Amino acid sequence: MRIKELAEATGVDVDTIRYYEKQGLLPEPARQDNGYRDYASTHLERLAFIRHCRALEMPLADIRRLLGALDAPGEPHPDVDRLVQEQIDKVRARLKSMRALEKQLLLLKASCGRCDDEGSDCGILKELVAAAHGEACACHAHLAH
Amino acid sequence: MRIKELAEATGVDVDTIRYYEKQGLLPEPARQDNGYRDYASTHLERLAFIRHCRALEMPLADIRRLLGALDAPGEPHPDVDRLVQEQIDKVRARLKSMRALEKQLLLLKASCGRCDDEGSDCGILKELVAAAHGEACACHAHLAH
DNA sequence: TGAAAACCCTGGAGCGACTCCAGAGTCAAG
DNA sequence: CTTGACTCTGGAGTCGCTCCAGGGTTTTCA
Repeated sequence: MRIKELAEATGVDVDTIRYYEKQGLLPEPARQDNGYRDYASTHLERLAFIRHCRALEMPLADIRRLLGALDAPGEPHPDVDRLVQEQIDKVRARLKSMRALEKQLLLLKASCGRCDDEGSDCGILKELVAAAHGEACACHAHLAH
Repeated sequence: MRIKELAEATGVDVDTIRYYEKQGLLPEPARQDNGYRDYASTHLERLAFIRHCRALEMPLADIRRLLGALDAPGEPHPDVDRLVQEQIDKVRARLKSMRALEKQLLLLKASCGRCDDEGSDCGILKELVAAAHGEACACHAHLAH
């Protein structure tokens, strides 16, 4: 299987596949006589696994750990549960701040009375300026993380 | 006002202030005799504005546009409304995918029957492997953007 | 008075996870 | 036999910072 086939089979960009190899997430495949990478089905599975983890927004370092656990099936791997829980916590925190964000933006948009072509009194800009003046609004707080 | 005062007044890191200047978001301040930056209150306002926009997760390029609109108060600036709407759309899309994400992670966590120290049959890993096999699950889809 | 600490400057590197590019080689179709 | 699609490598660019080295300046304290 050449790299483009693997890319199409998994929906992963060719460059990204090479990048994962360089990062040690995907083992180096065999090479054909011409030097082209020659992937086996194990690579396909592993890449799909990586991609699934990425879809869960796990950082590559965490995925490396999970792959390590997979590669040592007999041994204990107490990290796995913790990694997933940490990921959940991260996502929850992010969700919270994004909900606040959406609210702010909607308020902002509502404040734009009439942004006509005169444009001389766009409420949004006024609002942003005013908000910037209020020294400790909720938005500012959430940025600090 | 020296850079550290400005940093403390706005809660923005000193390096970040210099970075904004380099990026053309914050105008170059006057210099004291010793070469130190000497900020006026206009800088404080502008920096607070930038920070507020960043809190709304607008990219710097968009903020540059908004600042441009602020700097040309008489002229029309039809971009402003659109920028805010686009930002709302971005946040909404992100919220949606993050909610799906949370659900996935919770399912994953629930699937971990007992990750004891034997570790030989961690449900999470099994689940991830299985999920990676199902070629087109919801998670995979949301990654593509 | 002198030394140490705290501040300031510039330019450049590093982060994460890609993405894109240049320049060169390989291969199949028309 | 040429065109186009594919592959290779190594390196640079992206975003929004953050940190560092190596220097100068100012403040503070003994």
